Amino acid sequence: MNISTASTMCGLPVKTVRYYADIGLVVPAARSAAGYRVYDDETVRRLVFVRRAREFGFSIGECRELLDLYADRRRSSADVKRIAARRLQQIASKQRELQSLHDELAHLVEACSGDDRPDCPIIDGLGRRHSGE
Amino acid sequence: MNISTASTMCGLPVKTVRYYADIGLVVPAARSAAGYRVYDDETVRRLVFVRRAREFGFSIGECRELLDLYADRRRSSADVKRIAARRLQQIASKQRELQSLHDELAHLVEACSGDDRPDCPIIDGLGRRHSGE
DNA sequence: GTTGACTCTCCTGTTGCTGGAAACCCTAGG
DNA sequence: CCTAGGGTTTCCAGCAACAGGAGAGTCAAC
Repeated sequence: MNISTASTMCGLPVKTVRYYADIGLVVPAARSAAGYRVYDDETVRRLVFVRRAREFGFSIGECRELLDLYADRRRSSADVKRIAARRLQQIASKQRELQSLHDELAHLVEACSGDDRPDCPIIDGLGRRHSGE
Repeated sequence: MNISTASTMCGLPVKTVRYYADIGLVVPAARSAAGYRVYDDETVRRLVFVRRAREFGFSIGECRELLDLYADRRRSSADVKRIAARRLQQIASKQRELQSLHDELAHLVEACSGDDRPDCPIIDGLGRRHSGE
């Protein structure tokens, strides 16, 4: 199948599929006589796999690792788990960061009257060197 | 004062201060005869303001807006509040996204035995077209 | 045979910087 | 006065992970 069919099947934009081929992440099964990228069910499966991994926030590099493990019949699930656990840590860390950000900003927003006067705790809060206080 | 002093005072790398000058976000108060960027207390305050706003995740464009309001004596706090509230929405939305991501990935990681056998719910979960089920 | 859709490669732009190269400037020491 | 060292300038490349568009080739249908 051609790239647009593969694109539809895997749920990724054509541009992205082409990009993944360029960087050697998911290489098409073949090239037609005219140079068209040709995909088969297996390569489409790999594209879906990458799409899902990307949705989870895995980097392209991690996708490469996971893809290797995906294809490796002799893999140990521990290797996969390690990568996933690492990502889980990143997510948790980002969550904590967002939480304190949210709290602090919400605090400022609540303190702001939001009328036509210039006095504004948000502006003041941003102007201050340190965060809350 | 020269750029490195301003950099130290505002807590931003020299490169970043220079970048902000280039894009016209925080322009130095003057240039010396030799072409050196010259900063004063006011421009340093603006740099601090931007640093704080960036820490809150405001984009450069939003920083520009906020900086205008910061300098505008006739601003209405409602304008500031609107921008901050929008950003707060984005944060909350990102939090929800991360939460479901975290839950789903944690679910997979928990289900994975993490030993030397190849069977792996994580790999299986990534290979499946849709998320949970 | 000609239209129209599809595909190719290559280049640029995105966001917010960061690093490096080559050249200038400035000050302190000898 | 000269030199060595820092600091400063500009410009150019690159990061992640693509997206948009130009210009040219290809393919199937009518």
